[in-house]
Amino acid sequence: MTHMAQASDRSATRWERRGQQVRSHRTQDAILDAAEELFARRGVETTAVTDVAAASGRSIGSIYHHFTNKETLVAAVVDRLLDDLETSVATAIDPSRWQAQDIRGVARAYVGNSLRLDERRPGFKRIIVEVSLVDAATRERYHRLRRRLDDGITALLLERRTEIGHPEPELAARFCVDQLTAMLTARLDSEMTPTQLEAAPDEAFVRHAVESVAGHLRLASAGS
Amino acid sequence: MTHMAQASDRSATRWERRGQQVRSHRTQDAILDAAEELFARRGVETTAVTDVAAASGRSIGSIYHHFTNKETLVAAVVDRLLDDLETSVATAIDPSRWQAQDIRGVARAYVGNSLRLDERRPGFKRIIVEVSLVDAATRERYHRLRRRLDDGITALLLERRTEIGHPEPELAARFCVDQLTAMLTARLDSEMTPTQLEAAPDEAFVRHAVESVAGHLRLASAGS
DNA sequence: ATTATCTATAGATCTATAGATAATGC
DNA sequence: ATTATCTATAGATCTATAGATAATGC
Repeated sequence: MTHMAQASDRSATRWERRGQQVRSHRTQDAILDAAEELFARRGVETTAVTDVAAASGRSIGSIYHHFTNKETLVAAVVDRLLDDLETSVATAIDPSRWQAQDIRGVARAYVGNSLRLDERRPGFKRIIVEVSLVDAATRERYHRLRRRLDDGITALLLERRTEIGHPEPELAARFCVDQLTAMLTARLDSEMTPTQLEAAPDEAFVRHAVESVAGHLRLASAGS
Repeated sequence: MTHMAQASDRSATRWERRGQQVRSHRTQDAILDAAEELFARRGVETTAVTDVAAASGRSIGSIYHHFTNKETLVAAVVDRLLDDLETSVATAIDPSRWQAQDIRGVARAYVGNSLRLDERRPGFKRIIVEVSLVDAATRERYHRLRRRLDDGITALLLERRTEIGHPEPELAARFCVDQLTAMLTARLDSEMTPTQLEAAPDEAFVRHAVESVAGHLRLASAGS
């Protein structure tokens, strides 16, 4: 049984000491989960390693066995967050995935996915902001991802330029993506800057955002 | 001379020990200035009272003479920030100040003033956000100010409803203010979320924002 | 035999205070 | 005489390590 590769098992037969590795992996996940939750809620610098230990049900010694120091632990949490974002971005801007959709569909999917990422990883922004202040590499990786996302969405809009009634499609598309980003930033930040739509459910916000896009680009009214 | 009230002197003659008070006041200002700068750059919780002492050229003992504990010092910095915002808001929404202006003028002034406040007090948002996380009173005072500002600007727009071509002026005005807030939030946050306009100078951003307002409300084109 | 985990604690900060010294104004 | 300032330091955290104990797989 130890020599049989199981379908749902990521670990290959060539791995040795699989039990230890599984155990180790589980602990690391528990530590990272607890750390992410605490970092998001109370800040990175403000969270003590002892807090992470307590929240993950492990001891300090165990944490320092898996992570050489607090900096490494923080980096691991951040990497996991940015890996998640990277995956989201890749699917968001993949043209083949959206072939059947018109501009409204693309906008709807973009805004909806952004809201869902925030739901899956609450405090994502807070952690990235705090770490970015002291770590240039994190800041740059995040910026690259954001730019790739913006450029990708703009490209998806311009692939559908027959729908666009605006006389300068390039300019209008860029402006539009900026506006969507601004609306999303404001909504995800609404804990701090209240908006009229703040109380509205996600669904209404998405509809609102899509109509804003339609207005800017001067799409044919109604649609799908 | 001690009994003559001086025109430019806030202290009245009934005050005693004026020299000491002036000295004391100067020290408190120096401490608050240093604290605000450090809090904005490196975070509130992350800044040690010793750091504030060093940056203000005073000793720890002196700081604890003027402020009973770190919490009080933080509260004093936050109060100063919010007082400043309160003054800005009051002039921003004062109808008598904008009588000569049309909607474009009001929008231009609003956006310009917001940018200028951020320049005068860089890191304003960062400090308020961090403190708001642990202090409900600060969060609520900030929220009240933001709402008063939004409502006030909306009212200024609606006082000029003859300019508005949109069939539903109320709705359009609210939406418009939300959109401006979103654009401002995004720009002031552009260190984190890059935008197309990020590199553009303030002047261009203001023009852009005003044109966005004009478009939404369907103002007569051109204008002042 | 190796890897994972725990307990206990050294060493580095950081907050806050006590007590001495200096400046100000009666 | 009162208020402002400083130096020195106690006590509370927090990071990181050392060394003992438990689990895993040869």
